[in-house]
Order: sequence, then C-alpha cells, then structure tokens
Amino acid sequence: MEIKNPKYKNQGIHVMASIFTVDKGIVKVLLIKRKNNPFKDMWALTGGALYNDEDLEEGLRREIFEKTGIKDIDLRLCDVFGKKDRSPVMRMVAISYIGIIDSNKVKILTDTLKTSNAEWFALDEIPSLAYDHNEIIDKSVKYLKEKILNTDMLKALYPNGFTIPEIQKIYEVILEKELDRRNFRKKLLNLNLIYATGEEINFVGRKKAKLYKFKEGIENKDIFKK
Amino acid sequence: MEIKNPKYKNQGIHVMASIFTVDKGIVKVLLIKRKNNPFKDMWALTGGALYNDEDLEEGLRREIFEKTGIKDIDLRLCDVFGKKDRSPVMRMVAISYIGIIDSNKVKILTDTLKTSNAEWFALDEIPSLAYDHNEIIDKSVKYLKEKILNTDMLKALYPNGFTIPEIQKIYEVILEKELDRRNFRKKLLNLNLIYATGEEINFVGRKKAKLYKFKEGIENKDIFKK
DNA sequence: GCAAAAGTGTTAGGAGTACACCCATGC
DNA sequence: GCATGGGTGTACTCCTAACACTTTTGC
Repeated sequence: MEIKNPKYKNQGIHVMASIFTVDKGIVKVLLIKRKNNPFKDMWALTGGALYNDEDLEEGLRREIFEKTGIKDIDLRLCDVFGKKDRSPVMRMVAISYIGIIDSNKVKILTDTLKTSNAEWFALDEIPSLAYDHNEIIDKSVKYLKEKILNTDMLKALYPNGFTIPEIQKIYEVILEKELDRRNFRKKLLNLNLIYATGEEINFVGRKKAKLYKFKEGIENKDIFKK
Repeated sequence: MEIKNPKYKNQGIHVMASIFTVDKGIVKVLLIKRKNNPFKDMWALTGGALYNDEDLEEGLRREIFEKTGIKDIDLRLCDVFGKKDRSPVMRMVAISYIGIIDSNKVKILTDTLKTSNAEWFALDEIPSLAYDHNEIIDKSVKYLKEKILNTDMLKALYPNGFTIPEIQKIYEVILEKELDRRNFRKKLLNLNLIYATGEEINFVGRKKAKLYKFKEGIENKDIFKK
C-alpha cells in the first residue's frame, strides 16, 4: 500500500544499541564515527534504520554487525525515543536496546561502509553525539544499573566463569558504589543464581580464587536492593 | 526527503494503549470495534497510527480521544511490538502504553469516525483481536501487575482519596491474590506513600473508614514483594 | 615477615508474615 | 444481639548490614 496522507508519509524506525563494556575498572560505551550525513563525522551510538523485512532485534544485529563487526551480543529493550524532531531528515522513532560485552574478546571494525572509526568511551568522556544519542545513553546507563540487579546479564562478560571478587568489582563500577565483600558473596550464593565450577584461578600476588558460572535460564532475580 | 530505497519505504508507527479499569471487583480493558479495514468489524485496542507532527504520547492521546472520548489519562510506556508481519497493510511498529481510569467517571464514545462500538471487557472474556493486540494485552497485564507494585499509578482510580480496605481490593483483583489486611495497612502506611486526609467515609452497613490520598511526586516505591 | 587479596562467621536491626482481638455500624 | 467489616498489636522468621579474623600468595 502506498501512503498518500502526508500526515503519515516518510516515517521510519531506528534501532539503536548502547553497547557497554567494563575495561580495567571503567565502564565504557561503544561509539562509531559517522561517514555520511546527517551528522557526518560525528560520534554516534551503534544502530540505524530498520528494514521492512526484519524484526527489530534482527535489524539491530545486522546494524551492529555492519558497523562494528560484533556478532554475538545479548540485547535488552531499554526505551523508545520518539520526539517528532529527533531526526533532521525525516520522522524517525528510535527503539533503544542495551548490551554488554567483553571488549578484550572482540575486534571492533574501525572502517566500514558507513563508519570511519569506532571507539570505547568512558561514560564521563562522551562527546556531543549525533541525533539524541546522548539522551539515549543517559537512559541506557540508568537501565543498565537496574538490569544488573535483577538479571544475569553480566554473564556476557564471563562466558568461562568468574571469581566472586572479580564480578563484585564489576557491580561496584557499574553501580558506582562499594559493596561489602562478605555480604556480596553470601547474597550471590544464596540466590541460587551461580554455581562453583570446581576450578580455581590464580592471579599473580593473590590467593587462589574459585571460579563460578551463572546458571542457565535465570531471569528476574533480585540481586541487590537499591 | 523522499525515501527511494524499498527496504525502508512505507514504514509507520502505531501508538497503542491498554486502558484498564476495575469495575465491581473485575479488571477490565477497553476495546473498540473497528469500522475500517484492515480488521474491519473486529475488536481492537485503542490507538492508531502516529502523525509526523506529534510526539508519541501526544499522538496516543489524540487517538484515545478520537476513538473513545477519554481526555485525562496517565500513560506509561509498556513495550514495543515490531514483528515484520504484524500489520497486513504495511510495516508498522507498535509502541504500547498502559493506563488505568475509573470507568464510572468517563463516558465512552461508542460511535466515532473510525469505531462502531467501545466496551469494557473482563480479562478472561477478551475476544480474538485485530493485529497482535491479544499479545499486547497479555504483556500489558503483566506490566500492570508490576507497575502497581512500585508506582502510584492507582491514584488515577481515586482522585478524591480512598480507604485502605478499598484500595486493597484493587490490589487483590489486579494481582489475583489475597493480601493480609493488617500487613497491607502497615506496609502502605510505612512506605510514606499516602497520607490521611482527615476525612472519613461511610458505606452502608459498615464502620466509618479514613480517607487517604497518594502523595504527589512519588515514583518507584516498592510496595509489595513479588 | 609483610602486604594484598581470598575466604569465612557472628550479631543486631528491620522488614515481612502469620495470626487474634476489639470497635463501629445497620439490621 | 449479631453479622459485617474497619482498625490495631504482637511474636516469629528471614534478610540485610555491619563488622573481625584467618589463610594464601608473591615479594
């Protein structure tokens, strides 16, 4: 069906992802540098316009792969951004997702058809971005803080298991607050959310630590009170 | 900008609302009967296609008003439905919201430009609906159950105040479980979420009960554990 | 030996749950 | 008086928060 009514004409959907990592104790988000207009040469979130023949996550995964080379990533719906003037070109509504990956395990493309660079930015060093992407990131960070409290999304950082002090640091840097070691351990173990693999890992200058993994199929566990 | 690439051509945005009420102890949702194709003569959720010159909630409020006559309603973003084939006409992504109103205080339009009827349906009597609206309602009901636990959205039912046993009934029918009277009262009062207006209300055959109101500007209070 | 980090236990307070009794109203 | 429903108190349990000591490791 061809749309005649100008009230509806030329609308589109952006699917956007705030892709986070935690690198050396710093929370970072992946940004790409745009090669084309609008917002040519500005930094932006990963994502783009949805095709007609794709479901939302499918389109977002295609965009992420095309612009960064990242293939495997868990995505969670975060919010919707639909202000009428958010795109200077035509009416676009953005559906935003969040994801988290281990930046050391992926090679990010820095030159693609539509991007001239890609970089991890610490949250306090994010430049002025294309579209309303600064606003999207703000919301995504809030959502990330909530989601690590009641889902197992951090498992993406530790496919091979983690030690409890290790993952505690991740919680602390994302939540921006310190947690008591003893209570953290008790809580995490009591939740029936993780299990000991039996292996131990040994960092230089430290005592051996046990390796744990998240169990499969866990969702919506309240890990910590706000 | 005119879109040439058929991959993006003719996309649109649906803004949809699951409007709930609680009537005589039954949770109901407002449905409208469509006058036009597609899905002519089928029941559907309130909502429709977003215009280019409207923000999301603005467009949804217009749709709600046009199709039901309802003016004042609090809306909360619920979910996004974007399967590529969810509309038979063209590619439409639906942004769904929930709201709750007192059905006794509004007069619902039963005949408009686009609707031939409007009715409140108990949740277990919902017919097969247009588009993916059954799926949207399922998700909306889940979301409603969550949201009454940590927001003050039920205040919409009681603009003039409520008694504690009264609102407890609302919680019970929405959550589909009984709550202990004494603990309910304690919890609600301890939350610092409501205040006594000083008035009392008297139902026939009952003891006088104190009237309470929700405080202003309250969000994200955990009212009850799941 | 010493510093750094892993691992464990105990206790007090608060929130949640379960439960029993009294009071006001209308018949 | 009696049925119905409003209003209150108490004890038990569990979770959380605060906090101290021991062990392993590399230097």
